[in-house]
Amino acid sequence: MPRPSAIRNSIAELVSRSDRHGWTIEEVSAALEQRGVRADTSSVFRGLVRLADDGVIEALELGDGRVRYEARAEHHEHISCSSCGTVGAVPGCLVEQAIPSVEGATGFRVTGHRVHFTGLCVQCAPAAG
Amino acid sequence: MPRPSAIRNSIAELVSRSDRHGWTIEEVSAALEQRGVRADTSSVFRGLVRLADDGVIEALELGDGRVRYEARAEHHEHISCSSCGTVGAVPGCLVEQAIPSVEGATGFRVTGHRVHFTGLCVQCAPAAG
DNA sequence: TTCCGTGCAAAAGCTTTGCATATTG
DNA sequence: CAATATGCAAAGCTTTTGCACGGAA
Repeated sequence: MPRPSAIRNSIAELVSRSDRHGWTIEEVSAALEQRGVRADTSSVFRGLVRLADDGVIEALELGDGRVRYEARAEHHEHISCSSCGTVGAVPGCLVEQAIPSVEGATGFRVTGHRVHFTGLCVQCAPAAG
Repeated sequence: MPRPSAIRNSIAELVSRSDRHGWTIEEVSAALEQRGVRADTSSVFRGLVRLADDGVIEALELGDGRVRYEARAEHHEHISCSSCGTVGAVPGCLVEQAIPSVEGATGFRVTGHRVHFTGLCVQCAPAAG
């Protein structure tokens, strides 16, 4: 039996059991600390990479140059608030059926896709008008 | 009349008149050098930022942590080859009509979106099987 | 003893900025 | 002279990696 990893286990519980999407390494670190788990960034990083490799969580990129992680779940897209940064999930897939035409138009063989909406979340929309 | 900028002009001609998409700063620098224009990375960077501010070109992000630029044009999505990095354009918009339902499902007010396909380009697809 | 997890510190890869110089109007 | 462009070098940010230590099997 492999040696238990306190930090990695905490990360797994945190990220994988939360409905929050798109955790950054920093956010995970902060959340762990709030739970009384102090962990170095490198340990959090390694934990996340490992969990992603193991298929427990998955990595994503929302265009701000920071890697994000979230519970592995059914396919969905993402939407992030340009004001506060909150990341939400957009259920379902909006482009799946368009893949054949994309392949026809580009000549590429499509192996994956990512749809990312930006906007204002419920909290920020009123304030911004 | 503002002082002319040799480098910025070269960048504008290069990026804005090419049908190539998603130029990285490094790629722009290399292309300039091939044309006999030697320019420091910072100058290329500033030129690109300025041109983007002026609306001549636009910036985009394809999830690899590098900022990319391309001619400002009609709305289109992108597809990049996971083997050689080539970036192509996917004409039209695949999610525009889905925005109302996205807003309904998420509560966000949608202000923008980005669709990014990944796959294998014509050159790389055969080699990869 | 042999792994494996962790912290600390440092390297890396890009982007961005500061500063001094040069060039144009 | 005043304003802008440019090069060079260095700062910043986040992600990664190297090393050494310590605990578990």
